[in-house]
Amino acid sequence: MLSKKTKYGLKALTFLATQEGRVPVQISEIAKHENISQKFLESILLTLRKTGLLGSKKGKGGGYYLIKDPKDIPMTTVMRVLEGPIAMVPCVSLNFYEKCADCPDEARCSVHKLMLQVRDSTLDVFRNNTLADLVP
Amino acid sequence: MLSKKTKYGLKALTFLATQEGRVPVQISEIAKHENISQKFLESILLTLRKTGLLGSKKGKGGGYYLIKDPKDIPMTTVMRVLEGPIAMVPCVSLNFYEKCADCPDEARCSVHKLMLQVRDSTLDVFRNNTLADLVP
DNA sequence: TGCTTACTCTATTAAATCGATAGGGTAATA
DNA sequence: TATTACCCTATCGATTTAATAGAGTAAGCA
Repeated sequence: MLSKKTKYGLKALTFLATQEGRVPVQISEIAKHENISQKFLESILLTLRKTGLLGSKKGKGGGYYLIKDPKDIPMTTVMRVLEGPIAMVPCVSLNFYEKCADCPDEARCSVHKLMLQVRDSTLDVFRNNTLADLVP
Repeated sequence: MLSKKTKYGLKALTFLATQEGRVPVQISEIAKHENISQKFLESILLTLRKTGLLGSKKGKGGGYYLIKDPKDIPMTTVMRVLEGPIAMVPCVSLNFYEKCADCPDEARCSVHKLMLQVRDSTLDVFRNNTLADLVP
């Protein structure tokens, strides 16, 4: 299941992508427009800023804005920042690999075999979509 | 993230698929062979039986066994029984559809647009795999 | 300078889910 | 008829999620 964090983050990013130029948008405006709890959104935008996807400006007329062009922001990046691993199992994850404690032989594991295919096809989707593709 | 329930269920089903004929296999044997908590596995096998994927036999020499041929068991069925919805968001789910409370227009929702693609590609994988394909 | 605005950060909390465990009940078979 | 092994309910601790509260800080403007 997609977390609300990711859902809200995607909506916020999409909203920022529709803005003209790099004009900072206040958290309150984004929250209102997308029906998101403002405080919760605050923490999400913070992580997006720390990862380098967003910039922020303090004080009057401040807010958040996109740093890069939407078409230069692949969904793989966004999803990994917001949702974490794309794979459903750590043992097939590219960026968050971990060996299963209970599984003696990865190559012969049925779960591994299946989830590898799922990861690849999901990755395909995210690689073929940038933030620009999400804008209506 | 894939739940342990699904992971264990898949392993158990795969193990049963390697057995010759319809000989019942004891829970304890499956649990031991796949490194699964026996009690937890019990509840998983129970749901698989209730869904019609497995049959069981009580008393001495009893256990669980596959009802159908592994190649007639599509992964879509197994995954929906064990993990629930295949879609990451209810609003793009085929079997568990639900409208998002916060989203005014599905057709114009960026999350919807992206997750629809993910659902389709994941579904493709599950449709192209049967239990027989998971057996090493 | 001083005031306002709006981002920044920490802490807390309620609810839900997950994985696991315990213990007894019941049906089938040798 | 005793044993085996499935069947069912209840509980529990740990973790995660989503949301909230509140105080702190930097930037802009009069």
